[in-house]
Amino acid sequence: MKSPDSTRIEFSISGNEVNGPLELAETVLSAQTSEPEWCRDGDSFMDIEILEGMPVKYSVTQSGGPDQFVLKVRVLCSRSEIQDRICSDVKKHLSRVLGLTDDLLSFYKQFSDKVEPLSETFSKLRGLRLMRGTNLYESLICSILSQNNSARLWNRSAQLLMKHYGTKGDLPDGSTCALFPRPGTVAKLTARQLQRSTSMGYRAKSVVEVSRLIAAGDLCLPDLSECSYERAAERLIELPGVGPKVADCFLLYGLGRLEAAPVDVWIHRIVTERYFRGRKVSRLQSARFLRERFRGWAGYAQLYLFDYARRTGAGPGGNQSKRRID
DNA sequence: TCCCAGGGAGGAT
DNA sequence: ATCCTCCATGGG
Repeated sequence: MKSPDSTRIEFSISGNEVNGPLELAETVLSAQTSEPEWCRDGDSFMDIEILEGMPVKYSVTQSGGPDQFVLKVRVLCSRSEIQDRICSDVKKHLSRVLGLTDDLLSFYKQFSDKVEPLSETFSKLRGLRLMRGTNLYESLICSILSQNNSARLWNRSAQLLMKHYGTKGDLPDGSTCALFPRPGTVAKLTARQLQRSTSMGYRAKSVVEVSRLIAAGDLCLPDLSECSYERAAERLIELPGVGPKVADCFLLYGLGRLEAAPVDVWIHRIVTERYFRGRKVSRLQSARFLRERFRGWAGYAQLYLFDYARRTGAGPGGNQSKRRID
């Protein structure tokens, strides 16, 4: 049933409202674990977000290159009388989610030394930005789902989770959308139920347990943003299904702690090869090295090294052709 | 059939 | 501390 009051709004974000270059497609498609990947329709990307207490569907399209561009934003919302406020909300939301205020040029400049291995990623990945999730619970669950899993599969599990247990939202065009479930909903499931309905495998047990902790009030994710990096990581690692890598993912993509650098097999290989000349170091040492070397840009350094390695196929196993993504 | 996917937990050294 | 194996599931 189409609401008589529904409306489509369209506005633009010009390049000079963004702090440096932007490559939207590269950013959205780089498999960051802040939240499930946005829907793609040609060169535009779509997502749904709760704003002003209702689901708002929007799509973003970039025209132009990373340095001279315009973002066209289309919004579908159900209350035309507050469309100005909605536009403002969507703009603020995009700014945060896409990291549009991050000073990328400063990042490039700071590490463009020729002996810095990171510098060779800048030309290919110019405009790649670090996405932040908007829902901490969602970010944590997605990070847990990503462990020992492919981006494609954990995204599918997340979509199934939303489909089966997500809160439903009514869109103005008459359709309903499935948002990410609340912790309390997942807390009521058995691990087996969840496992079968979402094919998330053995991770279901962790997902249920973490959801129960949150639902019971024994875990408050927003509180972690008040802690130091070390303290927050320490507390996260106590959670089932959360180790150093998943904790860093949540710290980075969920809480926006830019000093966190999740170390997976790809990053670990790059760090040992490029920064330790092949010397054996542990993953924890890799992570600490990245934090100390790149400080507040460690998360970005990790993102660029990871994406570059995957694009060029220079990953684990060293097989150049098999795993390349395009 | 085997190996791997942006790892983690539990146990044995 | 470091090293092993297993953990579900789908794709190559």
